[in-house]
Amino acid sequence: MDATSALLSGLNEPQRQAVEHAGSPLLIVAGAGSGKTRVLTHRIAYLLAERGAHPGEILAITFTNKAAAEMRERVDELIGPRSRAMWVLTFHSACLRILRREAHRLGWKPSFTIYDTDDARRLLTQIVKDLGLDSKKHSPRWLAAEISRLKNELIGPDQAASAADDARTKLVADVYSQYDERLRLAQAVDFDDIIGTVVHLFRSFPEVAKSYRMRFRHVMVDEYQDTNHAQYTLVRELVGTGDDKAELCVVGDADQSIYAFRGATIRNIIEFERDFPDAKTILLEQNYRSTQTILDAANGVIRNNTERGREKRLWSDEGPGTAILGHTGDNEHDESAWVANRIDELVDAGETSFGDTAIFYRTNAQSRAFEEVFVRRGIPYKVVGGVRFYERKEVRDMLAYLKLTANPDDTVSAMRAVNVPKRGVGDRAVAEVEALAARLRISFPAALHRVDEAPGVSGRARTGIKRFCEIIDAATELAAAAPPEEVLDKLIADTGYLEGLEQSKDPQDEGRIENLQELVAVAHEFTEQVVRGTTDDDEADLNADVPSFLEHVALVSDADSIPDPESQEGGVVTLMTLHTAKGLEFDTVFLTGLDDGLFPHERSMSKPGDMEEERRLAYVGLTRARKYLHLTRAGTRNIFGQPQYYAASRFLAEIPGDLVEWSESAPPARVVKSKSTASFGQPIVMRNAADIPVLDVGDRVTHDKWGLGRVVELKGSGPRAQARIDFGDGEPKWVILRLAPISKI
DNA sequence: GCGCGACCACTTTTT
DNA sequence: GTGGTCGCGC
Repeated sequence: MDATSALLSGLNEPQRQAVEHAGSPLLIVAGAGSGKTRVLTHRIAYLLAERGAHPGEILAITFTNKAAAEMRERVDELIGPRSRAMWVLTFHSACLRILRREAHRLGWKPSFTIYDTDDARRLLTQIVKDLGLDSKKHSPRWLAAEISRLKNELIGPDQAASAADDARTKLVADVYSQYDERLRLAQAVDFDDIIGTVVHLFRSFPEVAKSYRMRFRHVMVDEYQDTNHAQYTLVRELVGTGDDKAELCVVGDADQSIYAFRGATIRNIIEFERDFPDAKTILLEQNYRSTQTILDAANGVIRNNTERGREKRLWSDEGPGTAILGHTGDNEHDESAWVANRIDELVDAGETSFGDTAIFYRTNAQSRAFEEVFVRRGIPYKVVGGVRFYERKEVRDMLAYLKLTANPDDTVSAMRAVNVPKRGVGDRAVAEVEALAARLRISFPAALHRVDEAPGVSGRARTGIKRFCEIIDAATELAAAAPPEEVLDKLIADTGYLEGLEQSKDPQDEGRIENLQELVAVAHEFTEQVVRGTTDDDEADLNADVPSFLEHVALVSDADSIPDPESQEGGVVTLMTLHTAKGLEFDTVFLTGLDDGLFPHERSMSKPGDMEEERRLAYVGLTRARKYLHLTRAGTRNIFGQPQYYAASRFLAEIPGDLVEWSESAPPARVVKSKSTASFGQPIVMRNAADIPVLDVGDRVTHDKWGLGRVVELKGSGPRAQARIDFGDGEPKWVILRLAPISKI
């Protein structure tokens, strides 16, 4: 067999077409488990082998580092070390690479700092304070979301200001403009800027755009349904429209679009053929992952969505497999105990291993009950996400110091670090230095170095600030020649941070010491990797220094730390949110917390579009399973210490009832078959007059089938009493209180 | 300027 | 149940 037929063999017909297609933009609509990574990697190999492309001409964009690494590895298997010349990167890392190289054109230093969500919020907190705004009414969190939305739409502060037509939007525009100004003064960018600035760069310097366009003759974008407007525009700029345009290939699935809340727009994939008129669309509908039973369940749910783009129907020839198992616990502890039992059962029977098992939930807080029972039972597990390592206070404190050695103008980090650990620098002293900074038109940390020119700073504070500057200066000097772990080591010692923790009586501080040690270890590992040159990327521009390490830290995501199923013997059970689960697959899956109000989440019930996104999330969860799928819920959960009652998730009623076997211990109520798909509901029982719930307009109620709702209107009385209830899915419904399986919350 | 207790919001999802 | 913020007294 020659090389070409080897590349095409083992592909089904549409997959083969997708690999071979040439000459016009290509949209690959890839249903869950339809082998899209295989198609993408084979397409790249085919471009090189058959179409004379050079690896350096290929740009492949993914959403997570893990996906990028996996793609590069798989291309490497096909074509060998030539793959090192390709760019296989996330949107953010690709843009950052471009930005560092071209920073001088914008008058930036290449050592600019990346502000993450927390840094951005701190900056906004300062602005809110300085503008004298009410932080209750305009929370930094809300402002950050609004500004992020504007940036994702490529709307600048000036444009936002001129478009503002009421007090609210005007205020956002004011804060936005302040925010951007302070970012620039601090030589910092936020996450959204990383993309937006590259678009801006390409538009302001067409010759720069052209140079990248000439270089990247093939642009591939994975998870295209999750691109936002800025990313879409970036892709257009990179590909171009003229005779010299590059070849574009995007892969995605409208049914798996789950990031609208951070600006992704399903529109990009649905309108692809309109955006790129001569585009070719290829549908991958054969699923190689799951049993037909699992696919039927997933199809049953997703077909209730209206906004779905190109019609497709997944099928599998794996056969029906085993039935889906369901369980309703009395509370979250019952739910997790049942899950633990079932895992033990499957593992003991040799049907699955811990490493092939995953537990999904809607919100991170739900991991707790599972962790408790797994610890008790000795089931090995790993929680992905949650309170992230890099979000811990002690880690962020030391990173703030580290950032200051790379960027002497980093205001947010300086404000964070200047009095940590305590060295007598209070609000008063900080305000005086801020005033000095404003007067001299320099950054806050630069003003700290000139504290002697600031009046009104007490002797104690002055000494503290000078000590702080000494620490930073000494570490900066070391950073010029030493790897990041050495700089961190010095900072941890010089600041007295470690000493403080060691002397503390707080038992939690032991864990903090471990975290700091872990941070040093991570830095060391990073250095090792760079030195060994194992990044598989010829143009990584990485050095074993502080700026490179900080960039690495800024861009890691939860998904990057998902355990490898083959890494340890038997592996570990993986716990993660449904969002993190996208793109993964496991033999055994537990989709948990299927309670109306939790999943779908209460906050998504007011808008139909949000509900459809929740449904796509359910679809993503269901389609992760290869063989054994489980659905669990708990009628009662402790939320903030208080018990909350939940009806069954409405998504359960969308799964054909004959696919799921509900367990005996707490069976769901017998079904009244009104629709063929109904698998849920209470028996219809006439209530005694005394049991008819007494409701007022505005009361929150829960309905066994429709879930949470709010009473909007009442009529009738006694046995004829009716209520009109808004369940958040379109028109409010009239129910007869005597009959409806409803209860007041 | 610091430490302590009261109070509160927090839980949607994240590059 | 928890972690962060605020206001008070020292």
